[in-house]
Amino acid sequence: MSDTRRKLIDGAIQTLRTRGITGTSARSIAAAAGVNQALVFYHFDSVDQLVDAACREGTAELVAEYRARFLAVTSLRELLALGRDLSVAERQSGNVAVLAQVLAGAQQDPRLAGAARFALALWTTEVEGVLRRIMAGSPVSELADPAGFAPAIAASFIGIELYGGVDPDAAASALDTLQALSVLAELLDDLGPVARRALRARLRRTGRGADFS
Amino acid sequence: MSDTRRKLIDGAIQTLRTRGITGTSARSIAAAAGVNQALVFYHFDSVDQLVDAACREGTAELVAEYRARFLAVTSLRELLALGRDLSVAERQSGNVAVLAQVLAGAQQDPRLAGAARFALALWTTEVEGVLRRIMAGSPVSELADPAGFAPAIAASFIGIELYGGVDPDAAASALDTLQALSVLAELLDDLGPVARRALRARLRRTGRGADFS
DNA sequence: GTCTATAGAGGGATAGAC
DNA sequence: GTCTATCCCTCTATAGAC
Repeated sequence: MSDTRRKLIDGAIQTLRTRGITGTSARSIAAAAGVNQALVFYHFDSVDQLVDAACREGTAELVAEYRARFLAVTSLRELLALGRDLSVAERQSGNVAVLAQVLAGAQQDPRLAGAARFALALWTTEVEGVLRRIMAGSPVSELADPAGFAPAIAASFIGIELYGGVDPDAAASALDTLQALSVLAELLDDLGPVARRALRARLRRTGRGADFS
Repeated sequence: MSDTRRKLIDGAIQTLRTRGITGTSARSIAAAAGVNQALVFYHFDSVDQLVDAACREGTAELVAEYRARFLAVTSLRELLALGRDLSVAERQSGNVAVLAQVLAGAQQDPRLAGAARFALALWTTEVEGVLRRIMAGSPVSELADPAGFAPAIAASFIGIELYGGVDPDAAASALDTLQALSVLAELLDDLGPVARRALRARLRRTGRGADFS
């Protein structure tokens, strides 16, 4: 893969981070990459396609970096702690912010939507794998399945990331709260069969899944 | 308040919804509002300030519309059900999407950051009031306080809203999952003193609040 | 592959007539 | 308060020299 192509991808990531989706243009990316503006079109045909590639490749690399840590997780609390570490560490490098910006742009742009869907799927798959492992045999699985739980966690972290851009204190306490609540899962495991029975009784009374209103 | 001013606010909201923060300009807003482009600057001085006003006023009106329903909530599950209703209803009118767009733009723009902070505070205050009411006396308050819980809920819903723009199915099951998990709070209330004792024992073992790693 | 130069569209903002 | 006309900027994208 050519050196210039790499520079442009990195330039796009940096520009999305520092100037947002509204400030991301062929000119601003090229300036950040230290290359000529016309090369954006030579290598990627359009700005959209460069942003698309940057989002996909940037996320793929980041997820790969964290894979070992995901594999080491053995509880919901550890998973959320990893999420918080990731959120703090990536506030510096800004890779999570990039996904948030692309996701915002994706609401009206089909090409960016594809990139955002791809990036979200990478994170969600990783989280889902962890959940599948740590929820096995836990009473928590009476309530939620990993396939629905994983996007909920991914979405929450992205929302908190955006929140952090305008109110860091509130975002920090939101992160703390999520982690504190994960103690509920451990409590359920502590209580074991007692909890499971109580849970089943309550679910019978309210009706599972469909109608919660 | 002048008729044109109102049209411009509505036009800005509609433009943010249908074209996103990247497609929102004085020209596009004026077209949506059916007024002359120069009037944006006569009434609001700049596009930024119009978007700022649209975000603040639009959110204030929406929160006011839902206030009665917030007041009627008596459990965490009902609160999340209201959130889901709101999320579904506003996907049509698009008012939540507007906040998401402004929030994305706010990451790099101090003026928009003020508007986003204001809008988020409106929602969070409402949610916090409900939590303060329904968490009173519940064992859940051993784990989380309303001031940290409220932004976590607000952020999660915004994240899910954005997720829904690229993957509606995943977003729907994320909403379902959050609601299913709220049954844990009810279980805790069912178990009463037993749960509270078990919770305290576990918190003593792990250490409260600070270090969850 | 990389550069300069530029066409052509759209954007923010203002001046000045009405 | 509202309109037209316009300035000047930035943007995407391409043509063509090197």
